[in-house]
Amino acid sequence: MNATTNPRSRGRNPRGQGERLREDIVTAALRLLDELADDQALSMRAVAREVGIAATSVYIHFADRDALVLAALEQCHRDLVRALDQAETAADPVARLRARLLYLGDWVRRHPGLYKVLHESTLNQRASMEFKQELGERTTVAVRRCMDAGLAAPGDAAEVSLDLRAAVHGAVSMRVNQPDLPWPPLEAQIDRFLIKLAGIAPASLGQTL
Amino acid sequence: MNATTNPRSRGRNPRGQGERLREDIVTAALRLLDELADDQALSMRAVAREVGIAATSVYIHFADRDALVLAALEQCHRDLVRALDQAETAADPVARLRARLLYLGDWVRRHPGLYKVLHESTLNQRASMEFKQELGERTTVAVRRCMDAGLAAPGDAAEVSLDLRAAVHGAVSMRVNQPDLPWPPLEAQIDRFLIKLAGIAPASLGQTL
DNA sequence: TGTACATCAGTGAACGCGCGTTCACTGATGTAC
DNA sequence: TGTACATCAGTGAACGCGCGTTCACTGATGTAC
Repeated sequence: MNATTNPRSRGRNPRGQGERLREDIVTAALRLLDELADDQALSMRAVAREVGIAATSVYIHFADRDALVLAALEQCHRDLVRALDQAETAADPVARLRARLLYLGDWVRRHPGLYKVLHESTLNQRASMEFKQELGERTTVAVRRCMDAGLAAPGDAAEVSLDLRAAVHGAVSMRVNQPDLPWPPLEAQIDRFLIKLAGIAPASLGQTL
Repeated sequence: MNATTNPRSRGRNPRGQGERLREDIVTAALRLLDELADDQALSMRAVAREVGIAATSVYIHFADRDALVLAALEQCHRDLVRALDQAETAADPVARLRARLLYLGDWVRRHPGLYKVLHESTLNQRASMEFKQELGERTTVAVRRCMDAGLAAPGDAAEVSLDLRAAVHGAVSMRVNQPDLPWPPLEAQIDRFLIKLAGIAPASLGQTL
């Protein structure tokens, strides 16, 4: 029941460890945001309750609600980018690009609320989230690798990447926003996008299955 | 200054015309929703202020906030479907399909808030919005017409329609949610989708330009 | 070794606000007789 | 023609709530001398 056996019962952090609370707050905010699927619905008081601290303590680390949400989304994005990089286990460029897109689809299935907050929340209009550009850039790199290896139709990698991202974004967004509709498998749809939009030979996708 | 010369100064409706208030409320709700881009941010009191009535009067026509938003979105959708049908002025099936998609893109540019509420708001999770299926079905019809005329690659019209909608949805969604980024022209992107996803000959698009 | 002081990691009470919703009501207009 | 009554189209006051945020504070721990 003490802080040693149960890390959930928050006691005061030892001197010099005040930043631990910051991490706990971000973690709690992400948990709630995934549930709420809406940045405006997140309240400072709810975050404090989730962490087990006084509402005022959140202000020690974050100036206001938008600052907290922004920090949480930046970490969420960073974690997602790292996971996507780690999903590229294969050597084959096509397999790597495909793994990225499939992992993203799977992540959205697991965290629909976070996906919505990260990409569709009105905070996007209120604050700049430049860190998000990294996600797109990595996809462009993956597309370019396919082109360079002669496995995708030659062309403008940035343009193909944009089209591919738009298509996948739309495909997952429709599923997230209308979860009760009978959607066909996302994997097959992503493969069609790879074939049609990136000009990847169906055979080279088959190898990676 | 009286009700005759200035229809904005709401007086009581004459007997038997109580439904007029309902229309005014829906219109005001749509105006606010387009501004707010978030169904949860719409308050009954703000709608009442916008119409110029007591907050309680909204309850004469709508049981609660969700009922009002749902009714507003249903009308918004109905108007959009009608406008899309009217945009199909040409006889050529490809021109008609393309006109639908371009009109949709233009509508989203003009009403980013309504687009977000209609397709991305959390009300989608709380309430069923079956009426929205009509939008997709009409696109499928337009795709099938192109296939039947031999102007699109033969195939499963429903599947091609789904891919096309996902791609366009993603393309407009990215632009709406990150309006400050330097996006390339939507029209060219939609044309690429028509060519690559629906297998329409570039030449038959050129005719419609 | 003792002790005054600074610092750190938080807390509790309180502020004013806008909100959804309920309730009893008002006042004009039509209608039965 | 008069009049009692029903109906319609709303209104005003009030309820309790959770929220963002501010403010003065507390109590443990380290540090200078």
